[in-house]
Amino acid sequence: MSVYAEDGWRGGVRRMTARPANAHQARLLHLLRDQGPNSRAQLGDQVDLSRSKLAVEVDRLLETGLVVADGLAASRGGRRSHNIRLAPTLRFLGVDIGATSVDVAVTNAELEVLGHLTQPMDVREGPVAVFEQVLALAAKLKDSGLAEGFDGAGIGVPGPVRFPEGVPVAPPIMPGWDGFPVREALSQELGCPVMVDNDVNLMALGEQHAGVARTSQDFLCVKIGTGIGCGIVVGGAVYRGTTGSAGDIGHIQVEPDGRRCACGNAGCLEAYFGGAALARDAEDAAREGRSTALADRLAAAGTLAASDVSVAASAGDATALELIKAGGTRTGQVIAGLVSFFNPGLVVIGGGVTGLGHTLLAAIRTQVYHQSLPLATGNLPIVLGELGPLAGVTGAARLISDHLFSPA
Amino acid sequence: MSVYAEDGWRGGVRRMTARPANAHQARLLHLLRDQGPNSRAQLGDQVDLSRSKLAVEVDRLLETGLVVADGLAASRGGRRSHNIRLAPTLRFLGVDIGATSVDVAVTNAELEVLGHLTQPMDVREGPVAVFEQVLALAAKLKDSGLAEGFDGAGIGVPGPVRFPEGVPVAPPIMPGWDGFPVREALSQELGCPVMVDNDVNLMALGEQHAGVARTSQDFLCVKIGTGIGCGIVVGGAVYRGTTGSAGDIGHIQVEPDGRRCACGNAGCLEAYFGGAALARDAEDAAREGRSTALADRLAAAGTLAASDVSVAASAGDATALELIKAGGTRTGQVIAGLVSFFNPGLVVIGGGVTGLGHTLLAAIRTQVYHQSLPLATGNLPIVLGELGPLAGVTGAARLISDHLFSPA
DNA sequence: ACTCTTTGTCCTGAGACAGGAGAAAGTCAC
DNA sequence: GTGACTTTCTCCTGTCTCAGGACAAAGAGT
Repeated sequence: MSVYAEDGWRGGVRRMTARPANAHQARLLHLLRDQGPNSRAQLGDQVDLSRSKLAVEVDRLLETGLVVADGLAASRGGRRSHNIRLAPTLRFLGVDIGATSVDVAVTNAELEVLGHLTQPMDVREGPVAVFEQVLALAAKLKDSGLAEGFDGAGIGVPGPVRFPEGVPVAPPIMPGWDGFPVREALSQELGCPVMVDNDVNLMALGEQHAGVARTSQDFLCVKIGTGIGCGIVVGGAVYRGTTGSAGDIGHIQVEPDGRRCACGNAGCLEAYFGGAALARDAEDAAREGRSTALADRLAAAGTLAASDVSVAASAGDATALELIKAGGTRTGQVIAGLVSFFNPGLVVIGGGVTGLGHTLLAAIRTQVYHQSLPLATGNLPIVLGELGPLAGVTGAARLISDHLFSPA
Repeated sequence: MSVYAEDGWRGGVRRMTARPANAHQARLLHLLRDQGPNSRAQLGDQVDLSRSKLAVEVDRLLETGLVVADGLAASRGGRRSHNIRLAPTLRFLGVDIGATSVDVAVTNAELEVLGHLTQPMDVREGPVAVFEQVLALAAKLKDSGLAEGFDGAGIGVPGPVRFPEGVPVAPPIMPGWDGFPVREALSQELGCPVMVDNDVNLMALGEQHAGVARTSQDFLCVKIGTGIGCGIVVGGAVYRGTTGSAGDIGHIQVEPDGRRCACGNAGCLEAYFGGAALARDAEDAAREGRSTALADRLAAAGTLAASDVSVAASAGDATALELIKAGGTRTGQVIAGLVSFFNPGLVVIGGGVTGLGHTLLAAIRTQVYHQSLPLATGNLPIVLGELGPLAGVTGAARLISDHLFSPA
């Protein structure tokens, strides 16, 4: 678990030494992050500060090295402006740990993904084994010349997190992680500040930063992967709940006295849909001879995954389509309830199962629009996420940048 | 519709002319409202301002007449302090319009209810008729010497509200109110600022101000009256949703293909519970001879109300108890889903049906604790509201005081 | 009578800040 | 090329905010 112990990364120099000294500077950093390079004049138009005060704060930021002035912009009919931008050497690491895979990416200060690696993995192997892989992937990205080191890292885990401490709590699908000091440990290894959150929340942050939710203040982000979760954004900020388990919708009941669920209850959404349930249903269908396409895949591989259903559906397999539609309807049932309750301005559907695409989306939409009240659905877009596998890592980078770009 | 047009109240002098000039003053007003009289020193301990700056702001507030200094407090071992308090002449009007009744109350600046009147009423009579009653009740309170006039009024209506404009939108149970300019109209009649909100949100505000939710930042307030709604408080503030319909949980589906509901769908919570459903179920039970107690009441009155079930249950009637338990279980089903999703720190149960008391509460608790995940329910109190019929009017007073005690 | 504590007032100096004046560096019309 | 105009950025000055020390007021305790 210490890929970096040897080459001296551990406990190495912290690269980003400065933090904004006040709210004005924090505001400026956020503007530069979200909009890219700006002139002083452009910044001034957005921050409600006098030119003099703005100049002072920009100068101070330049002194810290957090931002740089490089080159002059083209004239717009007068004196040319200086390009103020975030330090081009800043690098954030985004890590998205799923149930069955891990994504790692490097971004610059504007949170553009410069490099991205994915690897199959099983969270149940526990934090030590997973960390080794994460660090190896990070090292590979670093060695490919994308970063000389990291100024901060965000990491998402597939379960509830005690956010202030960055520690998973009672995660059902990753028992070995309970109480493991993720933040502390990763920070030690990387030698930089780290923030930890639920993977679903990070997907919401990612879509908010660079995806479909850019202009939304109140929205839901439903992630359908191995399990099903929901990121909640209220007033532009992620809402995490009292104990960090908000958005845990996989175990909402959709059928009284329905199928047994791994959680011990009956009729949970996850007993009917999600990667795990879908794979199981597909195997059943294959064995019962309801789908030759699925049966062929099963015979070839010995086991089926959600992606097999996706492939079969694309090929027009009726049973596969039916499975997706049924799952979408179940999911739509739950989302309809959430829409009535929360009255969001947008619902984003994402996660691994988005490969199921528009069949799934159509089933969800049908159910929600049919079941929720018109006032709540009247102007409610239900759309697929835009960022795919980059949503999580982008959100992770945004999480840590939000932290570092705030006054200490 | 103008009880006051004659006696010159309409367009009369606005009593509270001043508003806080800055955030510091607003903070001080809120402290004085929530804690009662304070000395300058006590205020200073809570506002992170220097003594000099504090003194300046207090002096300015004294000049405006919003606060007064009356008398000296007992010595605590040194010089005696001046009691700084909100102007004792300030009066707020709180109005809570329910489906079948209206509550009106007068409070002082500390939001203590000085007088309170209730009257049966049917919202479906429309805004004009209801306003007449509200104004008559307000006049009665005024004439009894509790107020010489009102500095502000809050009003709750049983349906979604476009909050910034104070206008009901598409309210299912009060069709005549759609788009009626409640804020504007009441403000004209009373000659003071008015804020309008959903009745459920006001109940949440009331319980937060003076009831069981005093220390909670994130909680749900489920109001079971004629219909069923839910107030959502996030980070201490009421969340109203994108179109003002957040918390509309009465039409969440609890039974796929279940009972038809007035909304056009099937299996809604309100088709199974709430004052209206309960009364109907009780009548059915009476007619079918399942309860002599209820049958007697029905014979006597010709119709049954939820309160009849309450009375029968108190007398030990098994069928009445069963009805309450079944309704509580249904409600618990929905709340369990909301708890998983929202992970609140507290759930408050209130509304007219709280007369059903602990039978109802027990059924809800059983269902929620059984059905939601342990992490979300582990430390989750589910309690009855403390304020009863005063929750709504207290919340209404708080709504307008929050508004008036903020910088203009 | 004396000391100590608490409360409240006054004063001064440091820093935050807005906005005017003007320098720098360009475009554009002629 | 020249002059008029625009845009960007810098510098300066006067105003306002504010913290904290000194001090006055008013009481308790000995």
